[in-house]
Amino acid sequence: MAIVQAAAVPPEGSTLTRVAANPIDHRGLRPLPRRFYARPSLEVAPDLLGRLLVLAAPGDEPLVARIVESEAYQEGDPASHSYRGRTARTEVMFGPPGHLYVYFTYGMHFCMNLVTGRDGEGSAVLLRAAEPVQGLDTMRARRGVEDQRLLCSGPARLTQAFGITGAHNGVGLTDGTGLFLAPGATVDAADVVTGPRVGITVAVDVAWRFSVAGSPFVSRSSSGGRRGGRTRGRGRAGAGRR
DNA sequence: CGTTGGATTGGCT
DNA sequence: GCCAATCCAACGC
Repeated sequence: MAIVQAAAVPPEGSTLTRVAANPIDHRGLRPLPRRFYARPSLEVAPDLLGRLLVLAAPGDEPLVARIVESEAYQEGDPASHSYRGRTARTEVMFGPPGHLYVYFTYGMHFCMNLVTGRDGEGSAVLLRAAEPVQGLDTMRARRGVEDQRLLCSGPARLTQAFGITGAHNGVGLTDGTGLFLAPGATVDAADVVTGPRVGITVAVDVAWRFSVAGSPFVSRSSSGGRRGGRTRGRGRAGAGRR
């Protein structure tokens, strides 16, 4: 499978740049502009719901998935990798918005973030789950499972389905690399569920996780939360968990 | 330089 | 529900 690859900072003329020469406006999928990412992560995270994550490689059917769950991380946030300042690992997170920050965790998984905010600021949004839309065969092959719900429902599952690895760290999302976000359709505020971020041990008091109400593609370890609109939710209904 | 534990997942009890 | 898998960044000495 033709996987695009890039160094921490993709050099000009790299494989990624060459992909740009190939029109990726396949089926009306066009990249959201840089300014979309140049906002606070808390603003970008909910706005990502309903957007399309697209990975288009020349000659192959593009992979498309609708984002249904995200989490915001920002500077001064003890749960953020950027909390302890710039390091080799978090360098991309402190760079210009509109780039991919990929990190390796638990000795076996990759997670992908979209760098947000201003250049020099350490903020990003973690993509936690998406609804597979196109290229399911490729996703199934990479994931080794058939169930559509198990293809992209979880941060590490999502990266695996899309073939995202550390080699993609720093890749640009607005310069025709073949990996980008398309407008899709935004989710109504009343259908956005918020809650505490998953898997962290600090800053558990803030509701910086966002997901699409009722979507069966939201990761399971993230069930709690209330509706964005009004006091509508029943709190917990025993749903979720594994 | 040694230790600790993590923005997870999947398999087993 | 519990825990192993398996690497490495961050931190303490």
